[in-house]
Amino acid sequence: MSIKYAILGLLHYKDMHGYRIKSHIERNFGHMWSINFGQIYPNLRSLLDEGLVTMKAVDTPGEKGPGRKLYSITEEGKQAFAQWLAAPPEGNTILRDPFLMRFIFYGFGAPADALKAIDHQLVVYTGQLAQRQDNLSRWRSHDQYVRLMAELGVSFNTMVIQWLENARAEIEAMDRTAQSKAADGSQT
Amino acid sequence: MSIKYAILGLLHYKDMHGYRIKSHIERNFGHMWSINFGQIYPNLRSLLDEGLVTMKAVDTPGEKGPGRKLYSITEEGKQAFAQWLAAPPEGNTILRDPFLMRFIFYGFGAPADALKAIDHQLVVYTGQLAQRQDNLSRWRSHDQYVRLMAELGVSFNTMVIQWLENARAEIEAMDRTAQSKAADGSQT
DNA sequence: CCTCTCATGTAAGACGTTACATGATTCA
DNA sequence: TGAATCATGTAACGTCTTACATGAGAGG
Repeated sequence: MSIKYAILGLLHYKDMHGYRIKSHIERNFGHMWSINFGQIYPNLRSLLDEGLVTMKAVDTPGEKGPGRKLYSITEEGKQAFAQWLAAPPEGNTILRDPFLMRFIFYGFGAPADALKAIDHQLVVYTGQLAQRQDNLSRWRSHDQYVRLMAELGVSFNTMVIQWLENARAEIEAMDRTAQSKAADGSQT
Repeated sequence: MSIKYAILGLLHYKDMHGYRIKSHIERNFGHMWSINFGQIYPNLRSLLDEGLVTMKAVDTPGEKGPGRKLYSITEEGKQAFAQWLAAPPEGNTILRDPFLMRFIFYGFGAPADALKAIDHQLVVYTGQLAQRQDNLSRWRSHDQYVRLMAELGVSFNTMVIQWLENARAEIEAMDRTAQSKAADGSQT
């Protein structure tokens, strides 16, 4: 449901068409949320039906593909958005992630598999961190809230990387201890 | 889909019935994932159909409610679980959170509303941090991976609280500057 | 010529949440 | 007596993802 309001929020900046909304979200917040056409077009449709946006077909013959449909926010849309914004956000953050889901159970597998998965996550998060830091510098002088949000992204990645490195070291140490104990046992 | 494997993972520790699985997940990982009966019972059913678990009805007359159904993991279940565990986890973490979704757009509302929301989040995260620290101390000597996961929970909350406090201070400062500028303007 | 990007949209299915229905026991 | 906890399950609904269908222009 909040995707509707996210669209209304973006339309405060300027009029946009569906495709632009998606690439805008991906470019700016894509590291935090994902969105797809299956959500955007039906939502735009229902926003239109509810009178929260208006649409104007723009047929520029020189352009590629089908004619764009420019959406603008209406007064009612702004009101509905303001109401949503002032309302207390319900529900809290949950870190739902396929890696973390597996992580809990790595004790049932070989430590080597766990280390491999951790290394892979390190590559992913390191790359993402670079991208987020880049984004942050682009937004230096922009909207305060958008910048703060970008800072959260950087903090999050930094924190996770630290945690992964520490976990890696701990698991390796534990593995070595287990191996030397096994060697001890076979010696006596 | 991963809930199935989470159930198989838990059944490695001991045989459990549906209700216990839910309370176990809530107690131990509930701050990270939520689960409900609408997911557990159908998943147990399909695990049973696939032969990954077996079920034994336990009718203890002295107990309350309907007879429990104890589920055990089978050899095939263990194999399927091991395969899942060794497979590379696809998809990456996304922080999807109603508060953060609103946060980006707080620039369109009154700073006072933003501060109120931040204060509320601070209360929530502070309470959660205490709970997570408590959990962590309970798991001190337990499974290494479960403990590391708990440490991630604590790190996450600590990081978010720091970020919220910083954001709060920045927004207040910006608000004061804007107000004094407005006062300046009315003076001249 | 073939692939990529731009641009719109639909349909099917996987996944998740909420609410409901049932029923016994324990505790205030 | 009434609420809470234990215990099972289903149905309806909502959301999210994936895949498909269409089509034009740009660039290698």
